[in-house]
Amino acid sequence: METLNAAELLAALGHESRLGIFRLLIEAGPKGMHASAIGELLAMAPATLSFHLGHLSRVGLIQGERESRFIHYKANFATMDELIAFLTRNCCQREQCLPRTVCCDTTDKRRGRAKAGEE
Amino acid sequence: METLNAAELLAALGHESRLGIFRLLIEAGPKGMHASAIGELLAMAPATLSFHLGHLSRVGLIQGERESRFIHYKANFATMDELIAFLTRNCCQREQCLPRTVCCDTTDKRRGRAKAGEE
DNA sequence: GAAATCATTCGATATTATTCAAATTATGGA
DNA sequence: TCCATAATTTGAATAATATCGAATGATTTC
Repeated sequence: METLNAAELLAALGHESRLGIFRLLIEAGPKGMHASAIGELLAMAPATLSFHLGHLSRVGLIQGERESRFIHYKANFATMDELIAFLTRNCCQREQCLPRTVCCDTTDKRRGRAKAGEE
Repeated sequence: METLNAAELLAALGHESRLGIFRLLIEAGPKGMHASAIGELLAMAPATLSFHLGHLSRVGLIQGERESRFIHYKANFATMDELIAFLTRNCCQREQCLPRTVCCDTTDKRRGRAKAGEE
């Protein structure tokens, strides 16, 4: 991933509403969510929601698929993985950061979801 | 880290110039860099550079310290670590992403810096 | 203290993002 | 076909960001 592309993804997530949408879709997993369900949960006007969904789609962080009258959105895990990989590769300089603490410790944490002492 | 705070950090990095500055400071390691050196490398006008350095400082991604006539900036590794931890915890949903590939594989990659097949 | 250097702040401008009501498109059912 | 529902697009107002020349503040050197 190049810097320009990474900046686009970061900017897309760098807005409270969009980050909220994205987290919701991550929570929802591969089954995704209808746009209206997102809008209701986050109390967003339809037009505003569409604007942000469009932004997230354009950069490839989510994707929507029509399903009868609804549009089903789901997070694009691969894109997010690439972004994290980019940050991990470019955020650290050998021993100056804590790669193991952050990187290899998280799988268990994630599986357990919010153990003691987190956040 | 909360969503609002994470969004702030992501937005700060979600600009090509600022991401470029940050990567440069990561490369520079804990010894950091003078503002003028950054400006020269990235071909930025002093006022523009100050604007972006101010933004990155405000959110805690970098910090500057006066050193005679110069101001020495360095990346704040801890903040970046927290951000990556936030994304890692909130970007994945159990087996749907590739935690090991991204997370535990990168330490070696990082130490080797850009082996074959990367990026 | 004056001049030189490094960096920030100010000010003005240009550009881009955000919001949302209203209109439009798409689909399913009576 | 007509109506209801889901979502997007349009359009227009507002707000936030980005850029950079010029002025200012800080510090060193002569």
